[in-house]
Amino acid sequence: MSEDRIRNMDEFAALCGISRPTISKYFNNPNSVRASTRDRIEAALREYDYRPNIYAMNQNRRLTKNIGIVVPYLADPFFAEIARVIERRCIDAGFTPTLFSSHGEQSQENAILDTLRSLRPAGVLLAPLGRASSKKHVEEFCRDVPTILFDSNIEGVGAAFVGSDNFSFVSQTVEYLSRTGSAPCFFEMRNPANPNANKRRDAYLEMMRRLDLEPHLVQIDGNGWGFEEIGRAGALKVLQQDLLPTDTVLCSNDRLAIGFLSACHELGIRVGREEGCTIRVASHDDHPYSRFTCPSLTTAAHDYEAVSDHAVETLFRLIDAGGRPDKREETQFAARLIMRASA
Amino acid sequence: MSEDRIRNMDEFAALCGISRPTISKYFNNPNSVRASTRDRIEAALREYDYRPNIYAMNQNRRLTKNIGIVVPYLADPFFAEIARVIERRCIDAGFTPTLFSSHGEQSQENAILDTLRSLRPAGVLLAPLGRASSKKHVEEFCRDVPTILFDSNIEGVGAAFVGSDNFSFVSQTVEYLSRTGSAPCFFEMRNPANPNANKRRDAYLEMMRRLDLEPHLVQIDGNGWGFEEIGRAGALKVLQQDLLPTDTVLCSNDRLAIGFLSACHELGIRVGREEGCTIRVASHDDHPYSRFTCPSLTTAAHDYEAVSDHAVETLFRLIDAGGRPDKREETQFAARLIMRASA
DNA sequence: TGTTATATTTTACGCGCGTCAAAATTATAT
DNA sequence: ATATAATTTTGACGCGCGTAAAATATAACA
Repeated sequence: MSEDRIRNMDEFAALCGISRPTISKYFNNPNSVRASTRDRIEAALREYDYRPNIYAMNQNRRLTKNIGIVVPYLADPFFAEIARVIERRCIDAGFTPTLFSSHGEQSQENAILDTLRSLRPAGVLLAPLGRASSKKHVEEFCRDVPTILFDSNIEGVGAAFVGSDNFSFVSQTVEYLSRTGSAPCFFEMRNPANPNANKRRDAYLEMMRRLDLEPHLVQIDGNGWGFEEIGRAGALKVLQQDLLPTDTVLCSNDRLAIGFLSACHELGIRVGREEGCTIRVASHDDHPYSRFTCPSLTTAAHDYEAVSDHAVETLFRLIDAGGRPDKREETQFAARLIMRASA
Repeated sequence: MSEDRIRNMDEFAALCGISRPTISKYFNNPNSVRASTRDRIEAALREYDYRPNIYAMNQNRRLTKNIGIVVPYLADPFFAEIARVIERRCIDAGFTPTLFSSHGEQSQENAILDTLRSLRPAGVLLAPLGRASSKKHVEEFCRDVPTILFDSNIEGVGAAFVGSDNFSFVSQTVEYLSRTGSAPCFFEMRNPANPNANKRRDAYLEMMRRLDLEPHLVQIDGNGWGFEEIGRAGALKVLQQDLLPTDTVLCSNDRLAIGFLSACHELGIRVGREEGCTIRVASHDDHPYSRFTCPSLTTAAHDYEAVSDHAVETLFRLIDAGGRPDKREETQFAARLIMRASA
């Protein structure tokens, strides 16, 4: 191991006995050079730990190897988890992912997109804020940067959308609940931040219609991304004032349900399907904590893997195609019902 | 608004009627140019939305304006939350933070540090994996890059450490629990990943000694960062085999406690200080979900703000001082006891 | 008004690498 | 062995900006 550090690609090329342009080619795509050449470079790489200067590299490349990952709210373990999987895939494909969280604020989302634009990424995987997004800002961004939307869709924006099929989520929970007990009411925020919430409400209404059951929406107040607290406060109010039309509650998402369960416990209301329980609660998302709630939460699970994989694959294809999609595709994956103790 | 986009600083300088080096100076530090000059630049900036090329900028700057934030496990909302606060502070100070998660794996932590090194950041805020960190790797990194350790300490590594005072956490919970009921046993992982866990165990033993009470360690098996599941499995075993030496349990951290509460519910054991409850559970961290557990969790809270602020401030001072600290400081903030329903 | 300290302009060079074209070399096929 | 294709080398230029030194302009002050 030679002790004097290598300052640039010229020096490294000299040590390899290979010309600099070839080294440059190698770093751009190791498979673009002859196998024997590749071996020599990689041998030298092991001996002298040289890494090309990223800034100089990216300065003149038409496209960097960066990929931006943007989620609306990283303190939600659901997004943390999906970001982790996506990150892994990007690294394995030779890209450099960078993770951003909008923290539930439009100004942040806009700032992130501006920053990303100047990073000139090869592509971006964006889970937008939804209702709180500046559609115009996102739209303009997507015109300049190859972008795949995931989790929540914005009609016509981005090269593709990959997410979950909200109807599949709700139809399974509604069917299960009404088959095994009384039909559920639907517990949700009156003005949800996330557009999936609206789709879920519609799916609930549609399913109840199909089953010829009377729908009941229980809509609670609250703004922002503190869903647990919103759910808890809403549930306290609804339960104390005895406004619940049925003894079965289907929450729009798990975080609301976590708050709902918390309120039930506080009021001494037993939840579950065992005898002695007066209420059943189910929900959607399979939030990482949903199996640790008391009781554990019956829910409809995202196919994390499928969504992550397909989003990443779609982005890679888009990048390979030079950033221009043939046409905008929307892919939605079905849910998997997970029966636990709460319903 | 002129429609032809500005390609570089030369063009922008021409439009401003100001020389390029002055523009460069402005972007490096807006306060380093005369107020009248600054106004002219900012007026032009509003008219033509020019942004300097980051790659070209960083290529020759001795120091970039980047700050790396590394956390061990982003799916833990505790870290997501602290990262959010730190991020905000960095942006406000004119830096560009980048967030990384080691996802509980040493190989990832090492890879992140390597990546960070080549980003040549002005400074790094690192919450290391702890026991799972490669001390050598981290040490070498800290020699090259101004780094503040936070959350968990590695003796002698980095320019400073900012965290919470584990003794303050445990002393308050132990004192409270033994004053208001029977003395607690200490529920923890046998081989905790996080070094704070060891400090907490020591603090528990020391506090019990001071209060002249007999300590009981309840150590459970499990590896990795899935603390809730580890806590749940451990609690099930302990409770079913009736191995609990007291009716008061102090968990090493909230995530274990969440698992513990889940197990209690599953076994029909009522937790809390109300009558009819057979067990009390308390914990440490004030995890974002601890107020939504059933029952809500009595815990000792980190001073998030203080830790974040002080870590960031320390880093900024370090950067101003050219990266060389006078001497390594360790700062630890006291906990605040939060009494809820579980104990 | 002259003097001094501070800011800005001019000029010029360099950073580390991408990329291109033409020439030289190597590998593969016939 | 020869023709052909694929790869590498050589040499050169440019990217967009940092930065240094010297010349000039501006502001502050006596």
